[in-house]
Amino acid sequence: MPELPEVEIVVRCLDRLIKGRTVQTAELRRKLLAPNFSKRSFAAKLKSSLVNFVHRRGKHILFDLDTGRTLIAHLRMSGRFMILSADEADPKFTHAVFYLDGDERLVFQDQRHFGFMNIVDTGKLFETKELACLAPEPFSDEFSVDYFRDLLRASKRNIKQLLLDQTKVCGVGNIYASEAMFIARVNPLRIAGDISGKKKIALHSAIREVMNETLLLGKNIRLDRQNIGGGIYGSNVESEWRIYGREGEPCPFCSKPIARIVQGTRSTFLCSKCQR
DNA sequence: ACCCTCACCTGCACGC
DNA sequence: TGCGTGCAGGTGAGGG
Repeated sequence: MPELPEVEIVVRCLDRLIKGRTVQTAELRRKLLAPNFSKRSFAAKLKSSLVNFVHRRGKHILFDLDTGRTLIAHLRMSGRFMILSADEADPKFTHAVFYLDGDERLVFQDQRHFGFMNIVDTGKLFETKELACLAPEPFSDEFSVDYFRDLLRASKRNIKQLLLDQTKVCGVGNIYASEAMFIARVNPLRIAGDISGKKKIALHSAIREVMNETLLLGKNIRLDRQNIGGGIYGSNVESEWRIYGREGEPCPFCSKPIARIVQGTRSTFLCSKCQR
């Protein structure tokens, strides 16, 4: 269920755990996980691949392989990676298995079956369908105040749905959208172009702020091979949200009960007094 | 170009 | 206990 910071933390853990290791064989257990491949071709493409490093673009996890290929993986809502040893059984909903050197294997598990994988030539990585249209990374120089201001100015969409559009702002998901708009005191229903200049700047900085909070937590994360990077979402962070999931609780600034609305089938949480 | 709704799946928490 | 409902941190497709 991760957004960009959680994916970033998963990626750092994966990199530490499998950089320099070899995928001897790979098994695609659920065909639809990698719709571009048959089970046979998936295995063939990944056989005997050394993992140079693991990185990411947006919420996509990228395994850079020494064969000139990159394995792209997206966790969507419920995907997880774990490393298991020979005496540990596959969990329910195991959709792909990568047998490493030694007796260990990297397992991709996904209860809701929304995740997906693809294998592409590394030279054309950023031209692939998954990555070609993504907006600049939120911590890059390219994602500048000017970029953000121009983006909002040109848009007639409501700001919440604009923030979730990965081709416009990359890495923000449903939680961070609510959190950032709350910090910047922006009403989620407001047309992006109508937001004041001051609030545009505040929102730009709030997006980085909320993501950075989680990234900092990730610095001290314990490596958990059974749930790679997973310690960061779930229990401990949940209590930290300012507004997300807190319908009916008092706003921390003005005590008005926090509201929940639905935008495009997804929940948004807000304080209608503080966010005008 | 945009908005809306549905779709993909399973599991969990809730109220009756 | 069981069953129905609504919800879940993502995204794509199809129709208007």
